[in-house]
Amino acid sequence: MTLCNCLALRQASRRVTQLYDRVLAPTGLRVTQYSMLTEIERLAPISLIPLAEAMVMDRATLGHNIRPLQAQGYLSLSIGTDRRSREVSLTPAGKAALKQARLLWHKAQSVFEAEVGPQAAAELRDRLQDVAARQFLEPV
Amino acid sequence: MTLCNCLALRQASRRVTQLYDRVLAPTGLRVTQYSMLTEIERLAPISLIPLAEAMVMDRATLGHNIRPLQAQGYLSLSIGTDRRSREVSLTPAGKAALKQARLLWHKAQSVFEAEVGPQAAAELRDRLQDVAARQFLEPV
DNA sequence: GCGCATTACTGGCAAGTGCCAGTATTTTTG
DNA sequence: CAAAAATACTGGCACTTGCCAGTAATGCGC
Repeated sequence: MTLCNCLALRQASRRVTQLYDRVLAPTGLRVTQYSMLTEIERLAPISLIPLAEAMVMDRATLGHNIRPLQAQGYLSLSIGTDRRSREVSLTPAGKAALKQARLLWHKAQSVFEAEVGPQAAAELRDRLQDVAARQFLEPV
Repeated sequence: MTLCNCLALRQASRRVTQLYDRVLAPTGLRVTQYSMLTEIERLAPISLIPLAEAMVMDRATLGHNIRPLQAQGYLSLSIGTDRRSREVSLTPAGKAALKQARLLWHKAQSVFEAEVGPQAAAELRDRLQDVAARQFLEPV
């Protein structure tokens, strides 16, 4: 009996999320929030659907997840030219928080790569990105 | 700038969880619940702390996650010889549900491995299990 | 045996995740 | 142009995840 691909992924994800969240804790950001700020900085201004796709996240999930960041004053949301959509950008406070968090993120990366090995970590990231990019439409 | 190990893991995890949850949907079980039932069947009777360790899950998280399964009548909980602890086992209904779900789990495994390749999937599982087994205690 | 530290679990909180139903807006169609 | 379809987001629900604080029970030291 082979092992469950999904369970292996979820367990590794829990373990590594704990590491990154613990290292990022002094910033008040979790790793999901840090990642969202990073993507928003890179793509801003961007509306929710393409951002959700970039994050490999459900559209509704993204809508929920931006709430705490918006309440914190890290995001500015404005109505797009298509008035159904909203464009997200970082506020100056958001950029400052991200800049601070990046220092600790580097530390978490170092801890991970020291444990796993830089070569293995790079290969793993490549494989995982390949997996995340797929659709997995099962045959009907 | 290298990519975030944690983000790559979480994105792949979300993507693959969506696949497994979608395939398992007819059973009413999510992949986390399926995995818990599998581990409980393998280790029963077992109390919550060692089960949480086997699942690479926080003790409190496991406590929360068994609730829906217990409400469904899939788990029986009894007080252990150490009366602080609770021993979990599968009920006959839980075993039956797991047996049914296993058929669809095999299908999800097939979809994943057809897409990623059996060899790559096996290597990925090995790496992920190795990652999940580590503690990542960052230096003080 | 009593008191205290330790341990096993529970409850509350906040955030993460995704489904579905509903609303507002745009686009397509007749 | 009006009606219908498609699209972008929001709210509600359930579960997932993990922290912290509290409760109950055990075990240790005296």
